[in-house]
Amino acid sequence: MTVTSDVDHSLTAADSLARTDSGDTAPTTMREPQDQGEGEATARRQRNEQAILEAAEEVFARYGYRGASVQAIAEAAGLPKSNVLYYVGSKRRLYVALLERMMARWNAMLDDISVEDDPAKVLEAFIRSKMALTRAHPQGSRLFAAEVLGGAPFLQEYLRGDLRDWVQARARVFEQWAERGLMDAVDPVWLIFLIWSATQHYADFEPQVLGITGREALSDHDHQDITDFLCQLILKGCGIRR
Amino acid sequence: MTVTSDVDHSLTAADSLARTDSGDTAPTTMREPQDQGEGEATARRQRNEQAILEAAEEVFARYGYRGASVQAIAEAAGLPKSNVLYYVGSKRRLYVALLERMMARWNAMLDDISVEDDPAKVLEAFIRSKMALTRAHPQGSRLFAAEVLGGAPFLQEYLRGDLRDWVQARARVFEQWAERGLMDAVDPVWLIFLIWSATQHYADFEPQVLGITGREALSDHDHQDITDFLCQLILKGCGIRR
DNA sequence: ATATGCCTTGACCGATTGGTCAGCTTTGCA
DNA sequence: TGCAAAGCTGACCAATCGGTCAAGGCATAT
Repeated sequence: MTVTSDVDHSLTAADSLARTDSGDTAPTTMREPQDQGEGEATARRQRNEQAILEAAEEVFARYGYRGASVQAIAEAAGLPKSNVLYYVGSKRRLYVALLERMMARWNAMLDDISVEDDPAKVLEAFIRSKMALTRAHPQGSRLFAAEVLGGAPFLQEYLRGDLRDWVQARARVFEQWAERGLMDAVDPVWLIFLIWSATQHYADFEPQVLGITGREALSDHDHQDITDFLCQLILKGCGIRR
Repeated sequence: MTVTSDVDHSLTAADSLARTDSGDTAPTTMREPQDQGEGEATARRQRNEQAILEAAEEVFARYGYRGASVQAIAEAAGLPKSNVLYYVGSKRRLYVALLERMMARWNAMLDDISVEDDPAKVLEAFIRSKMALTRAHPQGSRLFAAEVLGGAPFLQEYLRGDLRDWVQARARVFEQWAERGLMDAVDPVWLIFLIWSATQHYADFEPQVLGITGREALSDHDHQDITDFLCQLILKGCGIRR
């Protein structure tokens, strides 16, 4: 790419999530895999980047932003601390990149609906896709939980913006369904929160779930079982026939 | 120093929660308010202790155990760091005391049930008491969430012990209710997790809830509203007539 | 008043924090 | 083969971490 106007950086975009800080000089740029020059170096770069992201997601999720140390991330990634910082620029930047990746996954799940759709199908698809997301990215789910638990300093804008709009739009459809007698007249926002919390639970509170059920891990069958349970109970609970 | 046996400390019991560590010498115990000598000093002691516990619960909940600093707790409590450590002995001890306080609150909520009880009443009481706990102690709820999110290093024993037994006992009753046709044959453990997650959500994810609903805080009316919603949906969802 | 202990706190400790940098090795293109 | 650029990392920095300690402040019982 020819002379990008702005020094690109970080694994994806710059910290667009964070409010603009006076500081944050770091001009280091990390270009794309260099056209098609499939060098040995670029391969290792990709390997290292992925190792860092994976390690960082785990450490940030477990200890929170403040509690996580670059040293711990570096050790988990099997790299020297200096090398990690060479790749990611700063701890803050790495954290924001991870949040953005997780919100992108989340957004990919948020398709629109209309009043004409079948409530049973829509709600069931909603529950199943949310469960699948939690299953596929438990560390990301925990990272999100830790961020919100800490007051959502980086995500507040997103919560009050895009996500809020999406929820309100869905809520209106739910209300119209209720008017048409397709479901009970429950508060649609509380319903959405119920689904989010129930699905999120199996990632965020995994130690509790495992401790109480006496399992070492949740199998695919367990997950399928839980998903079916949630679909059944919630649909029936808000009076949706299927 | 006059060789006092050992300077007592700690707010309540010692770290009984934590696995016995080779280290952790401090055997201190802080005696009760000293007979009835209601001195001015003991009053301030109580004031300080409460300020510390309150501040610590907030800071630990927000930043997690590692992310929280004694300095931050001290500032929130309006005391010098040295004074905080004089009262609590160590960061670890303070954290454990808070966890124990929260688990005691939790246990106070866990009454036993029998097959003869009315499923509707029991389940509704369960949901309402859990919501009330979350409402009364949101910081404690978040502290618990942060602990579990971090792998529950201090609570694992409790989760695999007392709490597990309690859940299993309830689960058996639920199954018997199902056999008698008093409710659907849903998996009782998943049902308990659903209730826990749905109620916990309004403390742990408060910033998300507020951001999306556009509120500054949840009013008592909101809480009543949510509680009623959960009771209605969950009872109906698992086929309990009321 | 004098003595007795708890209470309070600034100074200080070694360890760890996020981050920088100089200097080295490796890579890819000519 | 040569060479510029990129990758890599040990040494180092100021700041902060949890915790200790000694010196003094203070209330109380004699």
